[in-house]
Amino acid sequence: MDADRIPPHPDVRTITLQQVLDALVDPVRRSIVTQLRDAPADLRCGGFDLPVSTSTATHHFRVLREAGLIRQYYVGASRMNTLRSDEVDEVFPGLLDAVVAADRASSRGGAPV
Amino acid sequence: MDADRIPPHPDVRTITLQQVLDALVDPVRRSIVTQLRDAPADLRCGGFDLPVSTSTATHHFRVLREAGLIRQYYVGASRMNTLRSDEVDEVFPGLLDAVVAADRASSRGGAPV
DNA sequence: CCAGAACTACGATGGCTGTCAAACTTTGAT
DNA sequence: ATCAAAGTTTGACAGCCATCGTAGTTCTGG
Repeated sequence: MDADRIPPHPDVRTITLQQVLDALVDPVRRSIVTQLRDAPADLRCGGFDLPVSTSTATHHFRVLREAGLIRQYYVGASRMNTLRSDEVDEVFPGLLDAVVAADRASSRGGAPV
Repeated sequence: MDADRIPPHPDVRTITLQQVLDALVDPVRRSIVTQLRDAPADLRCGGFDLPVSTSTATHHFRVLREAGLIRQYYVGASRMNTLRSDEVDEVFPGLLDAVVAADRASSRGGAPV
């Protein structure tokens, strides 16, 4: 079954701030989160625009999953990704929103000379 | 003069999200921020309860200052610290609040079994 | 003027982690 | 059956950073 290939996801109650921040401090992972937030639907791993090799990308997806920020599931040979926005927001209200908004602010005109 | 001993502070416009997150990802530095938030007045460096040596603490204060999160000034031989909450909130609205609140939630009962 | 307090500056070190290439597994299409 | 596509896993490596001890600087109090 596909389920056997699905890696374990932490329960929302076991998510720690340290893990979440460790996950969000990396710009590549933050880019994954914002792309996921902007996307109209779930994205497969290969559907992201990332400046690293696929093996490195796999590593980043794992960190995000183990931090409880994304949920992954298989569709055929593709691994799909969803943001666990609501669950994260239950535990750390406003955190994800603030970081994503800040990331957009930094990406857009905000960046200094 | 005292002013000569005051290290440089970044303008609020040059603060980057990467620096802020790099600063907040360390638990010691996050503890400094929350202690500062809870304190009724500015605190001198030695007034914090930190699990590291003074030289390491100095390092953490410098990271926080260079990230634009705190402002430092001398009073006699003591270096005082203030949170630049309002300024940071202008650039990254809600971010500092969310992190501090999340930190408190993690510190209190939030910790899993 | 001197001793102590309060920090800072400077190496040095150890561990963590982001990165990649290569090999492997599973799925889907021909 | 075969082959390509999609990701993972493993192992190796380089760079960063939190930490400390020691030495140095500036202020305060006798």
